[in-house]
Amino acid sequence: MPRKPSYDRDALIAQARDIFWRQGWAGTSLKDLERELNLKPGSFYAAFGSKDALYALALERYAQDGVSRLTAMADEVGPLQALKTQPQIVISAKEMPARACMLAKTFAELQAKGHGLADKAGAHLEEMKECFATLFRRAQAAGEIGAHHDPDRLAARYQSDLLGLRLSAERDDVNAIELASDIAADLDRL
Amino acid sequence: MPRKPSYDRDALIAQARDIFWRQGWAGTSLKDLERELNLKPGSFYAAFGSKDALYALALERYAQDGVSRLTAMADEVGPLQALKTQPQIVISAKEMPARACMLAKTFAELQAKGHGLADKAGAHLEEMKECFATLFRRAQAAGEIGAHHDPDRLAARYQSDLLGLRLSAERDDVNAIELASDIAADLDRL
DNA sequence: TATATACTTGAGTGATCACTCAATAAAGCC
DNA sequence: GGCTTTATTGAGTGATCACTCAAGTATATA
Repeated sequence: MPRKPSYDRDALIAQARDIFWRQGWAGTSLKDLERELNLKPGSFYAAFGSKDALYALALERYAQDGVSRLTAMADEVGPLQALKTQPQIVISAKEMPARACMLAKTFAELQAKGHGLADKAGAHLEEMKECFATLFRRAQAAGEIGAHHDPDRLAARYQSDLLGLRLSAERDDVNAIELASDIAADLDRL
Repeated sequence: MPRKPSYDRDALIAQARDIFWRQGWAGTSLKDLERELNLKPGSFYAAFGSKDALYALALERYAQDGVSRLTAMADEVGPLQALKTQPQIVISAKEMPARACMLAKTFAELQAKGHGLADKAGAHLEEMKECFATLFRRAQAAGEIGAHHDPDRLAARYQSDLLGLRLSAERDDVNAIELASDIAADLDRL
């Protein structure tokens, strides 16, 4: 009896993620979303409930994709090589809506106001950090990295470096490729 | 014949800087500013012209203070020691409105929209980077750092590390003190 | 084909946005 | 004290914000 929606919900979430990623939370109006997603207000609210709810879905999608891409690469080339390759990957993709991390941008924009989305972004950042820590642990188990290092501390530093790199890569006056290779080179000294 | 304003313009700019720094551009409304600065709309616009004009003044003040504090410290303890101390300074100040860099936050928030304030923030970031480069050059001249390093490249990496650190320091799950000392420790290996 | 059940549409909601301006108050100079 | 000049005030501007909802439309089942 029912009628099927004419849109692909998953595709809309991915599209919304790209818009939010580029423009931020306050920088994206409902008008923007309605225009880009080709959705009238009624359909939008029927599908997602609110701007914040869609933003939360976009954040989740972003974080899931990030973790799964990294772990897939680690399974292919090994944990250390994956960590060394990641910096150049995150800055090179020309098709990406922004170089800076969406989780970091969301956290920075909304944390001061106590917005719930900042907490969600922070939790996803923590997941990512744990993902890095797991790779460092696997690299240690494989003998690629000295066992005397604290993998959680390495992960925190590595994530911080990546966040700095990705923000710097948005600038015209920074050579992001040099920066990425310097970060990767540090991993060889562990 | 004229009447003097009842407020201290410089103090108002500093106060506005703190609010913008914490809440961002879109996150700060005229109502917020009027309430915190204790200024009615008419006085506000007579004094500053627009929200963006005040934001630009706040950015300038922020950047000037940053450069002068760092160079003052370098004159006191030497360039390398200043660079090594800076990380713990930027995360430790409890009286600061935010740990993350205001220039970075502004740039990240407004760059995608092509807002002029993003360009200003980017220019100030470049000034800061040049300030770091000068200190690295002075450290090399003093024999504190190997002469084979490119000071501009060191500065770019150092600034990126600081931006990552300061963003990470806003999070509850990151040990910013460890992070800061790890960044400082890297400078000893140059 | 008839009907039930959703999806689609777009004008419209009150709230808030950055900002304006005419009226009023206060200070310096005569 | 009177006059000039500027600061202060706060109600009000149109625009945009996120969001609503009743009416219309399309589709899967019976």
